[in-house]
Amino acid sequence: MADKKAGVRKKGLSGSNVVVTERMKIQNGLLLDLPPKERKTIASKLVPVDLPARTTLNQTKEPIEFAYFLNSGVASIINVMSDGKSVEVGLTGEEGFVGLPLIVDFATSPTRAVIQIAGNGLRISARDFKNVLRTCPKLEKSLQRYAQELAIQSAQIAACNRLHAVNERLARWLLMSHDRVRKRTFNLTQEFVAHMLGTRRASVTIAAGTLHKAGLITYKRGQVIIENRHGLELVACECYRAISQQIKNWHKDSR
Amino acid sequence: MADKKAGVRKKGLSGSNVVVTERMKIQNGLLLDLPPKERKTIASKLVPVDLPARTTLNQTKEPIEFAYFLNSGVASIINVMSDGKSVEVGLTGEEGFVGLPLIVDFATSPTRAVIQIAGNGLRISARDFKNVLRTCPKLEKSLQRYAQELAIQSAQIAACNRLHAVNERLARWLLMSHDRVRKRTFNLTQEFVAHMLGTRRASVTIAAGTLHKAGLITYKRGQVIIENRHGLELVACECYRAISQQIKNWHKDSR
DNA sequence: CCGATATTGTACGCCAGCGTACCTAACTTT
DNA sequence: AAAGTTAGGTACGCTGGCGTACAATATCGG
Repeated sequence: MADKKAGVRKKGLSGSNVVVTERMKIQNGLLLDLPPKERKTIASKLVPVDLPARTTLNQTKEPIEFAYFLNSGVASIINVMSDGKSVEVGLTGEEGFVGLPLIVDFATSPTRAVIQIAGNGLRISARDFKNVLRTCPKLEKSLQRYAQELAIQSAQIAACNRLHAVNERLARWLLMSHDRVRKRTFNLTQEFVAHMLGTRRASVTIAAGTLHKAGLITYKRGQVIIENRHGLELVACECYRAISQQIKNWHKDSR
Repeated sequence: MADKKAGVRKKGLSGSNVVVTERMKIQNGLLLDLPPKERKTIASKLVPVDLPARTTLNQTKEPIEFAYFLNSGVASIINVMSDGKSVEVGLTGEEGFVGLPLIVDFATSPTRAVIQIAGNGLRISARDFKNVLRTCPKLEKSLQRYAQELAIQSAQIAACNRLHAVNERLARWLLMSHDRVRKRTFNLTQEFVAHMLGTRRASVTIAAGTLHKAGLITYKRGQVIIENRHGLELVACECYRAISQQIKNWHKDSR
């Protein structure tokens, strides 16, 4: 499954704030699912990149330069208001893709994509991507399906943000992140979480304190540890289950 | 542009809570944009339906029976929680389409679509729709593009629901509806609006009162009149402009 | 090792919106 | 015309979360 060619370092092609690494396996679900022929086609254009926390994958309203397939880590799709407040509208990891507007030939994105939890992935220029897409029907189909999944996620988060309390939302968010990093321990600051949940940093501190007292998590300076996943699921609002279940159902739907 | 065949009444084919009408012009933007050949293909399967307020176009988590192209009126895509609370996550009218999961072969929808402001439209069975789609590449492309538009709308509404006050959101909602019905006067109750905004009916009464005092709208028993559209735009949060502008930009992007 | 910086804990006043309940007014049905 | 139903106005106590500010640690750079 490892892709050897993609590991070759291409000099001078590294981006502004990301580092091209040597040798990298493909772990991204969408890429792994491709028929070998399509995977070979796109692999020749993919460039492995390291994705430290806070890397911006694409900026609001600016032309999308690259599309990304994450191998690990978590990226958040966020909506930023003119006064600086922001809310997350989608979360993606090794199961997904960043750059959806490109699949319908839109040049810009109204949302910003940021790495929330460090990892790595494979990127492709917008131009190359469009060309590749033309010859990869299966890839196109997968991406369209993923776009629907993310839209649903976004719809559920929309409702959740309106109707549920901070600690329920925090629990949901931690679970969704945990599903994607698959490690008990991961790095993130309360400030960042606050931006995701569209709330004050102080509110996150309080909610995190509540979860901590219940023995569900440990928080220590830019690092959370999930202590009791099951307990978190009980605290989280129904939205967490709604999102994960819906996705499961759909995968069943489509064979 | 009118389609004559579609106007023929088909006995016994009317749905549970909708009425098949005679003669109907196509006003739906997506259908009008089709090349004649594709329009003819799909027209033979389209059935005109009358859509009174509160008609449910599809139910949460149940199989989608029909897809809809609205000619007039407004439909809301809403997310309903287990405790009965609900929030709108998308708004569509004669520019759009209801039944998006079908375009990627998903059988059910996690959201509910309801007619918010009465109108009429054209519907097609899920089965016919899938067949038609296979032979109509331009239709498929348009729908995929529309899916992206709606996803963006949903993302913006997600943020809006979290960050903005009730009267700002009410103003936004009225503007979005007004854009789609294109009449100064339209029918809807405060109770319904409350479900859309994910708030109490009493809060809507208060917000509506504020807008009324400012001379922007008139409210009277299930009917609103937009008195001063420009004023409403000033009261509405930035989300209204964000949504409409983004859509404009994209239409420019893609020629 | 020390100062600078980043991260978290906590406190305080404030208010928008919640949950709820009740009243009135306008339509509908009989 | 009376009774019933639906929609809108209003009131009241309550509280979660806001805005803000400041203190207490932990980490980093020199």
